[in-house]
Amino acid sequence: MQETEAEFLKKYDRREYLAPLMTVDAAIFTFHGGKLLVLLTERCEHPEKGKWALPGGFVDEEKDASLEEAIQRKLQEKTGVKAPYIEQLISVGNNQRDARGWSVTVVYTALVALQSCQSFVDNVSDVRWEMYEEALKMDLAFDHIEIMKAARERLKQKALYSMVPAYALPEEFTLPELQHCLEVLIDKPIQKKSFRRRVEQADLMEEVGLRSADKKGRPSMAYRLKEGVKDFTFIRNLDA
Amino acid sequence: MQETEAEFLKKYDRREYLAPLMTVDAAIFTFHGGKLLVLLTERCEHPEKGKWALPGGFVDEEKDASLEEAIQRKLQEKTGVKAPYIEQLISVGNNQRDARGWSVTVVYTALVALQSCQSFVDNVSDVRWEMYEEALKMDLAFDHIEIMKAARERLKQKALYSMVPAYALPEEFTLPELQHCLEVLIDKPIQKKSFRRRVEQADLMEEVGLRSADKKGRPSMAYRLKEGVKDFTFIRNLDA
DNA sequence: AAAATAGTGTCTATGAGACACTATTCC
DNA sequence: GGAATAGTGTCTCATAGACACTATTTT
Repeated sequence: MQETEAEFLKKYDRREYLAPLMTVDAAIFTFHGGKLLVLLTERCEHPEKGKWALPGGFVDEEKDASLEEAIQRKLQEKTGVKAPYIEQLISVGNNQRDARGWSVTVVYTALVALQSCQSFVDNVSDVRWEMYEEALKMDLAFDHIEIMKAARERLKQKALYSMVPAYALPEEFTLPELQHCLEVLIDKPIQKKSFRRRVEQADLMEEVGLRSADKKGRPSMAYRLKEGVKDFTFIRNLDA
Repeated sequence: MQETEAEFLKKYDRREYLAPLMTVDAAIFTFHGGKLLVLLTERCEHPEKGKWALPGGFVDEEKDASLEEAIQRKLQEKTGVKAPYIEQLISVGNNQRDARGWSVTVVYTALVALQSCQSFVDNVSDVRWEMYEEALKMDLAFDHIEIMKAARERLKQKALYSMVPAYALPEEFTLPELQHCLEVLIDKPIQKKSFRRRVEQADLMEEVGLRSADKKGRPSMAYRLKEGVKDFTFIRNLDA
């Protein structure tokens, strides 16, 4: 007689099978002081103990109903905030990357405002913001250098065809600030006029009043991203 | 005294921990007879036994050194060929999608020429090419309908900014054939002139002689993709 | 007024869309 | 020659790049 699915499931026990190690990790970026920053956390357990790494860890089957919940939990634990922008980047899995054996990580890229989590981060000793250019030279745990580079590259592409990097700025920002952020990401100057045409066309932002003139020169208008705007992509990219 | 990493690893036994089920799956597309086809395989074991699904399965830690090797092996098993184009699409993981428990799948999208694997597929009873539009109406296993739709959508985007869909055609193809393939993917006519300008600009193809005139009208030039060409992306998309 | 920064006007260059035109085949 | 399909010429339109111009602030 044929076994039914219910019978099959009753007998089935996952513990009889060995599955790869499953982790979620996040490359969390922000933009501050004209620099791209990436969030790093110090590994407090073996393996790679003492090295700095992208925040992440094992999925907790009790706490996390999905990969998205798992990464949001990790992010909350390290920054104290929910990231306004998060996107799945890539998964990496092989038998070399973790000394414990065959391991898979699902990697996300998140963007946050520095101010939204600075006090939280400052009060935790094993988490810090590192300038991306400095992080590149570090001996990060596992294959996190390569993963971080892939996230950085994707962010560059986003800068060429979207305004997504705005999520790396404070909730209120000026257009010169956003333009500079994009310029750092694509490592090339952008024409003011081109940039502002795109801002206008995308219609993603609303004015929130003139920025107080704490600097020299004409004060700039501050903006914030409109509520519930969908991810806008331009049909024509900026020159790479 | 501090435990060294070597000591830690010696004591570490993965079998003490329960990890999610890990699978790799592929949405494999081809283009034939003016239609987009997707490769489906019938599930011969519980769960979801008897339903059709995207080809895939568990990573084999003995056979597969990485996710890429795992998916290439699955692909070879179902089609008999190595796909000329394969790309990671997305990973999906939650405690709902598989009745056996918390499960993660790393999904790839592959493009193959129908002719390269037709005889192989025809000789295997649990594998078949299905027209995408028909597959959409099927009750596929797990969350494979949603995954297939996501793969289809990504392929549409590729059609707007690249010539990648050419990998879904036979090795030698004509420009009208490729244009039609792109038109099906974006579900919209493309101007001949725009299309051909892009082909010329991308410089991805080489002529391989006039196509024998088995049809009415002027014979068209056949092309093939040049060896070792990098993934070309246009800075300006076609209108969606 | 000069310096600095914000923001606009306008020209050029590129490339997609539109569409009429020519070219080559079969009947 | 007519029908069908392949392929080109050329105009318009949208938008990025370039860059000079105006606007508003501090000193």
